Amino acid sequence: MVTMKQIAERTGVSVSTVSLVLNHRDEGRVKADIARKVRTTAQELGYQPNALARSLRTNKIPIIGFVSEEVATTPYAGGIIQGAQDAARELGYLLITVSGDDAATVEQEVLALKRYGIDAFIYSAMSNRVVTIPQCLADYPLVLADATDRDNRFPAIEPDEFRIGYDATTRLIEAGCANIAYVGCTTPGPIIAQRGRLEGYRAALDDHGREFNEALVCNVDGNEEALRAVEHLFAEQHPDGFFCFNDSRAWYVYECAARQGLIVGKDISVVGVDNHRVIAETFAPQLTTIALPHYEMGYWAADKLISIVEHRDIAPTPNPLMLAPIPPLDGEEPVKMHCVLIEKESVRPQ
Amino acid sequence: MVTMKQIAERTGVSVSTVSLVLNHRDEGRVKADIARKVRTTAQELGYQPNALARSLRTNKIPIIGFVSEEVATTPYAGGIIQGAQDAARELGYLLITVSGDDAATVEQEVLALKRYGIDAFIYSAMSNRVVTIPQCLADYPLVLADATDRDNRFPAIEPDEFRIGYDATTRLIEAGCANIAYVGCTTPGPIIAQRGRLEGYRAALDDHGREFNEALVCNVDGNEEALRAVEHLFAEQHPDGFFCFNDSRAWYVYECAARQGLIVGKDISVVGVDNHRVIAETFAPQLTTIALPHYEMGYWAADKLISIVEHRDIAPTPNPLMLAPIPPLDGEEPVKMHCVLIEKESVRPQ
DNA sequence: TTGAAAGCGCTAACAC
DNA sequence: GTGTTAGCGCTTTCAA
Repeated sequence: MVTMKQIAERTGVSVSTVSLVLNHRDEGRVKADIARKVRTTAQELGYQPNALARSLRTNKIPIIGFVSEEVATTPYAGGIIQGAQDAARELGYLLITVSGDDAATVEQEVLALKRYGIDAFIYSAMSNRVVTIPQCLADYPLVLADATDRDNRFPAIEPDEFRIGYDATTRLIEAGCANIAYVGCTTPGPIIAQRGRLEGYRAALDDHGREFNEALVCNVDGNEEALRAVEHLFAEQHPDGFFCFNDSRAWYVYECAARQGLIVGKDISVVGVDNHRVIAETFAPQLTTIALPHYEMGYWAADKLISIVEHRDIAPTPNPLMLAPIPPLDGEEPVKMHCVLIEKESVRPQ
Repeated sequence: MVTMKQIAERTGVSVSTVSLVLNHRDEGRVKADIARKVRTTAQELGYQPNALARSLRTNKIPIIGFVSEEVATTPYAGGIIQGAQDAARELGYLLITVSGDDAATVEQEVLALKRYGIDAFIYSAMSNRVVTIPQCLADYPLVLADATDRDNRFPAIEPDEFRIGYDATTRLIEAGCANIAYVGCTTPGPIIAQRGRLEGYRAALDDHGREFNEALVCNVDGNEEALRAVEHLFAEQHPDGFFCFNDSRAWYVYECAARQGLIVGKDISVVGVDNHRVIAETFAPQLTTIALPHYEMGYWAADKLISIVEHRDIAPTPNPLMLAPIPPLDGEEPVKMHCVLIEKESVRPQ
């Protein structure tokens, strides 16, 4: 390993000079040609700074922790993490991801991070849910991504569930559907998503002078029972438009449609939220999909967090997705949905 | 922050004693009651070792790097990462994941890791492919997970593609299917998986005295065209059993079956590889799925890597999955498939 | 404009 | 058994 000492010896200067130069603090403090000489020998020797030594000395480490309780079980985690990692890299940080099945494991991992001096975290639930922030994170700079704090104390980047429901439904109305069903979910996990999207659905109907019909809301869980429920929906209500909570629910609609000889995109219209990516791979372009802005949530969460730890004042988190129009029903591109930043008082470490 | 120095002062001993005790190197070197006193004051003060200082001094850091070029786009990455992280934690390591869209970004991230003294890596492709190991990793301890090295130099943990094909097909034969189709893929990416599974399919047919019929192999890519190809397969060959490369392909079979009024699990049998987890959520228990052992691949890759860096001789990677029986066609549990360890000469850093 | 020196928190060789 | 001491590679006064 090449050290500053070696560079100093080879150049015939002291380590402090080398440190100054290589940290770009030489302006008006080191003669220009000495600085140049230092830089070239550093280059020649292939010097790489020892980040451990620097962090030990400065007592700060440019790494942020990404904490989640369920990376393993969710297929859409990658986008959030990638976004956070990209933002981190652009700002000179590394991202280290930890997760565990239970709170205890998570805490153990967080503790390990803290031992390295990592003291800023992103907490993510991997599907917009109300979460309880682990105690071990509560006293540090923290930003939530795709999660809602039960106690409402931290900045959070979440999908705009209401607009998802509103825009999906509006799209179906514009496609000429007369009888629009919502195939939602019953499980308590995604309650925020479920409630917000359903509200959006109702609001869109309302704004277009349509009457809300309870019988067109079909909340299902999975498997046989779900399939039967959707079959029942087809039989009783004959919907010609479907807003589906996610891929699985879209599948039930497809299955029932196929059994009845109905063609999606012709006889009926379907708009679905694409969690698993299998929709885009398989159904498109028959299906208008709403891709959740996972990447963007991760990106802006990391950006926000780093702005906090650096005491940098930034403009409010941009929402570039706000501008993306919903493409026509036969478009091939998934729709990127709006993502909303909820600003809370940010918490500082003691 | 509580330091050893503070503990030493409070206990009335020297830092070296404290270090000895807290690192469990006090056996026969420090009097038992002194050791106890040190431990209790450490407890009282809530001492947490400074990992940076330790790593700087010892010149080793218990963190392994997990490198991949495409975390963002794959829904099944989580399992591999979670497995690797669990193994790492159990062995006292942290896992840090980096990825990027292109080789340059990956290299930049790897360089950042190296600056922290991280010098052991897992490289993963997130779907068993032939990969070229980035130059920046080639001289370090390295284990591949769900990837095959083009130059065959590193230990690798991969799914046993042949057995996937063989067992899936055998299961369909045992289910009484007379005419078994393979719905595979055309894209060059998963070429290893495609080839291995197809070979397994052929071998199983062969071993059961069935004749291989080219017309029953339907390699498709996606969307309309794929759907038409599968429809054609139904019309021309009337298969009663289907082995599907992945979720998307299984969906085409379901769609066509539904259009023809055929019930899966009654009129036809389907075995599919579950990449996206949406199958298990949605289709089960109608569909026998083969869950790729992502978690296990990650787990054993990390175990292997750590055994290399610690010069620990371990027994050959266990293959607990080998024992899992394929459940009956109506079983609800996905089948965990065998995962194979390919032993190569492991590479050591200079 | 440069260098000497202290020290971040820890480990480990060596005295006593 | 226990303490003293010398660093790991870097940043940062402070003196020259």
